[in-house]
Amino acid sequence: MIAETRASLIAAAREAFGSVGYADASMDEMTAAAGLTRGALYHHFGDKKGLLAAVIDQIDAEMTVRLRAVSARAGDRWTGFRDECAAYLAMSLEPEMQRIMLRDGPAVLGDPWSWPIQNDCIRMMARSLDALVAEGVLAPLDPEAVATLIFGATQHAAQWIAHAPDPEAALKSATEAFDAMLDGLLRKAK
Amino acid sequence: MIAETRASLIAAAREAFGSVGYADASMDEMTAAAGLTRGALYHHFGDKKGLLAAVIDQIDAEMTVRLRAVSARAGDRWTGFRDECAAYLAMSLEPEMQRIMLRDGPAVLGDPWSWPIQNDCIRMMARSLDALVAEGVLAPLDPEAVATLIFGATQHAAQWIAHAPDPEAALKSATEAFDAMLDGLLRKAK
DNA sequence: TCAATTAACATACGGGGCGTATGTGATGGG
DNA sequence: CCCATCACATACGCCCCGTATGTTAATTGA
Repeated sequence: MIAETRASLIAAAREAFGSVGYADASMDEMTAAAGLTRGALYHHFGDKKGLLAAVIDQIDAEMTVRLRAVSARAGDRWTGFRDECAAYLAMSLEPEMQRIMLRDGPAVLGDPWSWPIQNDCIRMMARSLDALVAEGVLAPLDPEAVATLIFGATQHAAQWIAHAPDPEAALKSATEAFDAMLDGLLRKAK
Repeated sequence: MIAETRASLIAAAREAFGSVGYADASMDEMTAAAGLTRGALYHHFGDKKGLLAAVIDQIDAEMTVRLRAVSARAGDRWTGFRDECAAYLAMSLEPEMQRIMLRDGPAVLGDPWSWPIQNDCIRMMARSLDALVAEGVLAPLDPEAVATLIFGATQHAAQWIAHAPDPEAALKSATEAFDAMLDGLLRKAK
């Protein structure tokens, strides 16, 4: 079962990268923890970066599923979009997400826009924004630009919240400010 | 002149980190380019991370000076703040800034909030926001939270713009969307 | 059915880089 | 005049990555 070994390698790597970080994760120890050797790693993923890419792929796929479920639960599209943002912020608070997706991923693999992945997430939100602009709910802005701003603000805020002395209060104030900024995107009633 | 050697090491490291990135920058080559050996590096900065921290410190100081000049040139405080944001975005477009400050820095040194540095920049903008809230120009929000959101959106947008097929157009649409989001922060006239 | 090729790993090897321990010359103080 | 400290250079060991090579099992083809 080759899918089995791939999955166990990804799982072990995800644990290692998420805890000690990419640079300090030894591939010898990691493969040993998976009951394998480095030979399996280089056979399946090419190199250490390839393994990180596979881990990121898996995490992104999981996030997309979760976000899709959130938006599907909402009544109208606008509240669905805001729920997605809130869910994305909540996911960004997890240490594994911060370490792998927000810090090590861009540093090792380059900007997320050069990845084939992560577009799953951002493109999904861009499509929602596209529809919102078409419906006249949002002001006529470039949906991709808006999605980029929102993602950046959310990711940055998540790291700030996670390291704040009072994360609860920080989450509250960040959410308030975030809602205010989103309001600026709405089409203004003349 | 020990300050001289420190400065030359920082300059060489800044060049190396900015071009090939932190992980691929060899300290042997880098110190040789500065006409020194690794002995000088470990004597002055402790380790490779310490050198990166010194480089970041220098860049942050330069940015703070530039931002201060921009805000001082403006008439009122609100336009001064928006000019600061625009200037910060422009600086974030530089490859050195993206590589060192936005990608490698957080990955190697951890979240910028755990640094003693970079607070120079964010705290300056947070103080401006604080005054704007006090004057009633902005809605009553947590200035630090707002500053975090703005920084994140700006940094993320800068990386998107830099890698966009048409950077000019991307900068334009990002600026429009950014202005709309900032408008949401203004106190609403009842 | 049997040989040959390929896949899926394990093992062995070499190179490079980081951190540290040690050495050296210059400088300053008693 | 001697010694201690600073500012580096040199030397050493360790770890880690990537690759080349070996081994076993499965699959193909005649």
